[in-house]
Amino acid sequence: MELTKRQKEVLEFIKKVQRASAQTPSLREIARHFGFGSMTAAADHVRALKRKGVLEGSPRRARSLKILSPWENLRRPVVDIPVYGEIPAGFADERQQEAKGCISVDVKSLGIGPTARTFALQVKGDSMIGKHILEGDYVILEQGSIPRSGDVVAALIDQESTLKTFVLQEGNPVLKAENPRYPTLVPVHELMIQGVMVGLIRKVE
Amino acid sequence: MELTKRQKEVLEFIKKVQRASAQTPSLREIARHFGFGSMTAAADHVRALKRKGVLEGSPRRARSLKILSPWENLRRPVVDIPVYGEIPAGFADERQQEAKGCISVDVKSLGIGPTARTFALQVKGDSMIGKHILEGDYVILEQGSIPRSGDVVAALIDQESTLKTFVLQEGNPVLKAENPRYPTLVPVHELMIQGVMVGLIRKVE
DNA sequence: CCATAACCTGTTCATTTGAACAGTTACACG
DNA sequence: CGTGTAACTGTTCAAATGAACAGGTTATGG
Repeated sequence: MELTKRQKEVLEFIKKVQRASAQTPSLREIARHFGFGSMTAAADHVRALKRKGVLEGSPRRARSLKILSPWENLRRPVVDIPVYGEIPAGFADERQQEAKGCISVDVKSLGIGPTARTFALQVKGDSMIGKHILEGDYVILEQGSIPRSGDVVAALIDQESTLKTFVLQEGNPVLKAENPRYPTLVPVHELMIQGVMVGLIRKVE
Repeated sequence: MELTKRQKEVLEFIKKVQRASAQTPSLREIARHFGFGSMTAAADHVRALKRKGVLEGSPRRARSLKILSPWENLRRPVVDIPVYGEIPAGFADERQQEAKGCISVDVKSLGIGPTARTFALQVKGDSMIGKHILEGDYVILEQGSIPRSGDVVAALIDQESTLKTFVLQEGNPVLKAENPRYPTLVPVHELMIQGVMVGLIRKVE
């Protein structure tokens, strides 16, 4: 069944509040927002929206409305990934200070767990062009995973975080730059690897 | 200040419930989950978490707890971008049905406005390898912007959405595939262009 | 030894909140 | 003309809920 104009407005308001505060408005708050003299008006609309299958809520439970729109149920929880300029060795838990910014992406798109230690680096230079990683790209990395041969990793070289490809060469782990102009091969010390690439975000223009 | 073990457990429980039901548990629900005989125990922990700055909540408001991620102050509003398998011509406003999924990213990372008509396509094949776009990548596009020469666009060719590079060749707009194996040049009909690429999201592995 | 904090029990109280009841107005439809 | 439905007003009620009060135990550090 189609939603009426008013019902769409109410639904939009609920969505808006949920995004702004991560909380559903109460019936009285809905009524106040639309200037209703009575909260029954809001309750009527919510009941209609429930009947039409776009809202869901546990009975007698405060602020329990949940949007079931075909779009909304595709949503995944969003994680905040800190973007570092460079990563000093050690990588303590509390490093908010050094964060240059923050990227928010839904978990599913990158296939990362909310508990994982995930961070991002903005790529400088074109040393990873062979892996189709460009200057300015944000590379999402996970700390602690074990790199497989061919994985892109962030490594600490000369006090600076650099992206390299992790390769097993005749059984020995080495780091390789993905650019013919920098054919550097570096032997791996365990502690140098700060994270393994799990995703990438590129902004064009 | 550091969180105690118990406080971490309570925080984890709140996170878990929020992920599962998109709703904060009430104090009594927290108490019940941990087997507390009194809800004051839960209230104490919540108060401690608030004091330590990881939780926030409006007073006297039901289920209003909100987790403050350390990067909270860096967060930007998140937009939901529908992912289409293919885009039929016309591109009506209400196309949620066709959406295959949904990507949520913060506005800032991609530099897109919340009002813009943005959508995503998952790349099939390696026809855009020359622009460092790989198979499986999600390309974020904006409908309605005017492409400049060199921009990547989604075009409708043979009833299917395809990614091409938009090029002005001797003054005439043509679409070019970025792969030597497909050197196709197609003259541009205005209506064929469905969106201009503004970003890219790649999931590794 | 004493202060402090974490962690808990048990209870009461004022608000918040969803739900229900009793109506009203306007409008589309047969 | 009646009938139904959307969209309201105004009010009452009981359950849900956060907050506060009055303690009790244990550990930690000065």
